[in-house]
Amino acid sequence: MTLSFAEENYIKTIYHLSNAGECEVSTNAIADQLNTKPASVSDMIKKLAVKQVIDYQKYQGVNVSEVGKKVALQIIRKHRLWEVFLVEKLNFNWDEVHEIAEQLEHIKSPLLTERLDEFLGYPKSDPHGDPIPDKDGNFEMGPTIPLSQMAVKEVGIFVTVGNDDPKLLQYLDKLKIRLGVKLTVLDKVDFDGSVQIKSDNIEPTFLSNQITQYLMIRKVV
Amino acid sequence: MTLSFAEENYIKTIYHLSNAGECEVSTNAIADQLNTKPASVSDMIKKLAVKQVIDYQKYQGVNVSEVGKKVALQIIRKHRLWEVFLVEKLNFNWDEVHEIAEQLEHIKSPLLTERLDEFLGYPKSDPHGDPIPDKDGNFEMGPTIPLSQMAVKEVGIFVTVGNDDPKLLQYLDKLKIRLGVKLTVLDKVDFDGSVQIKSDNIEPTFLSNQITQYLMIRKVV
DNA sequence: CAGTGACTTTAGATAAGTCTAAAAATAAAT
DNA sequence: ATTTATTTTTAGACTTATCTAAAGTCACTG
Repeated sequence: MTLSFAEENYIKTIYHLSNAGECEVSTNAIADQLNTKPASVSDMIKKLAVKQVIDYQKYQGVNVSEVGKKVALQIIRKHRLWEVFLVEKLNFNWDEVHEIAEQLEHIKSPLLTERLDEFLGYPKSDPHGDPIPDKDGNFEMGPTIPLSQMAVKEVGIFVTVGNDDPKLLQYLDKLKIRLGVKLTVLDKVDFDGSVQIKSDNIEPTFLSNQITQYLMIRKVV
Repeated sequence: MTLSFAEENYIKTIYHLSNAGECEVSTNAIADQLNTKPASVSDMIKKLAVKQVIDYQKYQGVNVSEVGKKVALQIIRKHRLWEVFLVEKLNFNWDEVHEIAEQLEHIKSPLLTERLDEFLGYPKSDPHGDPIPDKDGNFEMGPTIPLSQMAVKEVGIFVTVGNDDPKLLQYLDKLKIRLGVKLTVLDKVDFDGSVQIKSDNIEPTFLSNQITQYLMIRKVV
């Protein structure tokens, strides 16, 4: 089965929006994500349903099929491996790599992907902390919660940024909030979801819900 | 100016067929090279002429413009850098890299290209001996002649394969004819252009004109 | 120097991916 | 439960890149 770049992007987006196949995705949500119009999404969805990479019933939303899930995971694998390459080997900053990886993820050569994986030493996660599926599409990732949902005095490791927007990433850089740092919740404003945190190398700082919703934490007991 | 993959491939092909802008290229030649039909070439040529990347007069053949030449050299630069990456870093064989580089050459990120160049140590030539243009499109390559045009007893260094066909490359591998080897012409059959050569590590061997026309040699005095 | 043959261009069609505008279906609210 | 609002789908159109078939141009040859 040959898939165009556009088709691959739709499958990947549906996979992400469905939370890895957990729930149905709306036409509008896909259009938003891909910066296209709902009408275009309806058209493409029909094509992808014929190719059996998604499950679809008119007006009932879509989800990736078993096959589509595998396709999505391969694209995500390539995306994240290239991100590791760009940061580790070519000295890019973590906020610069997403755009380029969006292009590189469509390069078609299974051998290239495997060799790249080997060259990089089989990394388990990308520069944003997202797990890299292995060549069979398997990956593991301990349970995480957004920083916004942690309670006061709880401690956890910051393991993933749930958003690749360069502006967010640069801001985290500025605050020295890096992947792997141990954060302690000092205070919490229930009204707006903002949180005051501290860490070994970090002065106590307030973060708005706009940010804390994307900072995924693995709790430390 | 944004160029599609298809447009980039046409420009690159015209650049190559025109011998780096030396001569006019025919519609049929382009169609042959790109595995498309002459009618499609006519269509695309019109588009590229409007974009000023080629010089074109109806029925008179085409050539790259000054701008087009720069575009072509950037694509060729990327192609050859990626080939070096694949061979040097990912352990691909020289006959496996062309196809993949055909995809990678279209990745759009000037910074990526410069970082890759740096990572590879600013290589001067790709795995087939073809020179890699620098970021301004400049490259140098001593004068070379095809092995088929060398005289008996002449000696030269094999510096470039003028054809990326995996079958040819694998055959050269088998004969241990590698880039950089010093070849001596032992005998020559003017009738069919075949040549008998020897080298330090190579038994005297006959090569047909099908092959010797592609083996570019830098003469040794 | 006219005619044949090769090459090139146009004309019209197709497929992919997108759009706007309008119609249909679902969901929400009174 | 009927109206209203939102979402989704269809219908028709546009762009890019391709094709086949036909017409136009060039060049060689007799």
